[in-house]
Amino acid sequence: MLRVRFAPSPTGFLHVGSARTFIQNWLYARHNRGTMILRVDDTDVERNTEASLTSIFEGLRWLDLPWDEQYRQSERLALHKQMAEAIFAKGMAYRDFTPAHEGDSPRSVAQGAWLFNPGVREMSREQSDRRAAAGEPFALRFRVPREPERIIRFDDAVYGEQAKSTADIEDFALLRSDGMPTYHMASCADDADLRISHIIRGQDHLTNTFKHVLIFEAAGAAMPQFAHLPLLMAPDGTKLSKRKHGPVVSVTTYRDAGFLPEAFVNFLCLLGWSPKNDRELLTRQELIDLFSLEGINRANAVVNFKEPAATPEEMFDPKAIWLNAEHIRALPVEQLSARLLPVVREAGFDISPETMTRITPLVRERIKLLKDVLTVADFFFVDQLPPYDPAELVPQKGDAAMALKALKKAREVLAATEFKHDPLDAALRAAAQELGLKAGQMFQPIRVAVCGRKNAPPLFETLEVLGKEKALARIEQAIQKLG
RNA sequence: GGCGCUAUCGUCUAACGGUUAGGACGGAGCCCUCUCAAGGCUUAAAUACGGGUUCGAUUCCCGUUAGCGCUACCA
Repeated sequence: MLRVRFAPSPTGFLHVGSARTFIQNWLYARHNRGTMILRVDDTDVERNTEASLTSIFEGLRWLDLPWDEQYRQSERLALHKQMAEAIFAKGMAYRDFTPAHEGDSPRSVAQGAWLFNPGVREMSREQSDRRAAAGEPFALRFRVPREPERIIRFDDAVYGEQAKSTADIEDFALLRSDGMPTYHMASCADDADLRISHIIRGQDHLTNTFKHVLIFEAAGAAMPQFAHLPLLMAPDGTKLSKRKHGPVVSVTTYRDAGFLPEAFVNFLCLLGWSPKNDRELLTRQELIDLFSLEGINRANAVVNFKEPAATPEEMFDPKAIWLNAEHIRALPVEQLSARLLPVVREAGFDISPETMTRITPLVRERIKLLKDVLTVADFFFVDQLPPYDPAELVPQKGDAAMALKALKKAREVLAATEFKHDPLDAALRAAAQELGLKAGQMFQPIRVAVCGRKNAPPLFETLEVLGKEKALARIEQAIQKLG
């Protein structure tokens, strides 16, 4: 039985990189009819926050990719300690009574690789037991085999055969001096206990994997298959960080900006993975059907957002925007309408579902983000049009007099016409001809009068949805503006 | 510093050792058209560099350079 897990640590919001890892794990599980496990890796009590946990769940819920099992590491500490003790009992770990470094440690790193604190590895078991019994705090460290050195190997599904000498692996901690397991210990203990068959995670763990292989071996656990994913980078080549790159790195930003979760999933999935058949616009089911570890790329991928984050729409990767627009257009009218309605209502407009459904076909091909409905269809939502420049009413190659002539004719014609596409089309074209105007010269003043701006959905459909009463009132107002 | 990983258009990517190096987004242009979109067509744009191996390297090997990761009692 195939089992995969996504193991976020609740130390911040849900990052797009984490979301990508989650998505690819999920797709792999679904593709193989396996089990998707969510495990909260909260062994760092210093940095964990409930707020972070809440926001991570919020992000995951929005993605709408349900998982099958859920665990929290802090509730499984006994297991982690037990496994650490078992490794210690076999003599494959030792107590280190050296006080923990205060603050940052990289200064010592600048000189050369640190492998272990001198002397402590050799401490006799008797002395170690005595000091521990006396209540002296210690960290439990893995005794990495050194003489002779060994080459640790594993086969990564993405990066291939990996090998590293134990001469380059330091005696990493299993248990902290407060008794809490470290990430390596907790993660491996849980992976073993939960019978995780495939560990699919970020490439930042590729070199950590040698330590994990050592732990699995020492614990006598079955070795899972590893698959590391290339990292997601910012356009400046550095890794994505909230502090440096702002809200574009947070999943909820995409949600709030009006992305469809299926489009967002489609986009993230394509970062570092390809179905190799030139297809990019994919439904959730197609993603499940096509996803495979073989399609995962090895080079880091950059999320091509605008660095100084210009307008909200410009700050996202253009491909993400395009995919979103495509997914929006692929949605049946009723479904799109249902997604648009809450956006419109949250903006303070009291629109009925029926009205929204009539408006939807007019905006569907004109919005890239759900929120765009507010700027594209604003004139449907209000009774009174916001002020606009009367000069806008003047058509191409025309003047104010022509606009006035067109509008007066429109007022007369529209009053007598049924507000349906075909009759409106026929009546207004006939009117234009009668006045000796080009169709555009007739339509443009009406469009501006009715929509308050030059760029808008097609005129006849717009009039039909808006209704005779509102349309005539707005034309009347436009005539006043010109007169 | 040590160790590891990576390197194809601006970005995401494709290419049994043999292709005019393909697609997509974005850009430019044209068409369609009541405006805006959508759609259609066209176009510019890449194998980091240097050595090998080979009849032939984007592809295999080595080196250089660059980027990234790990090097915590963080995850």
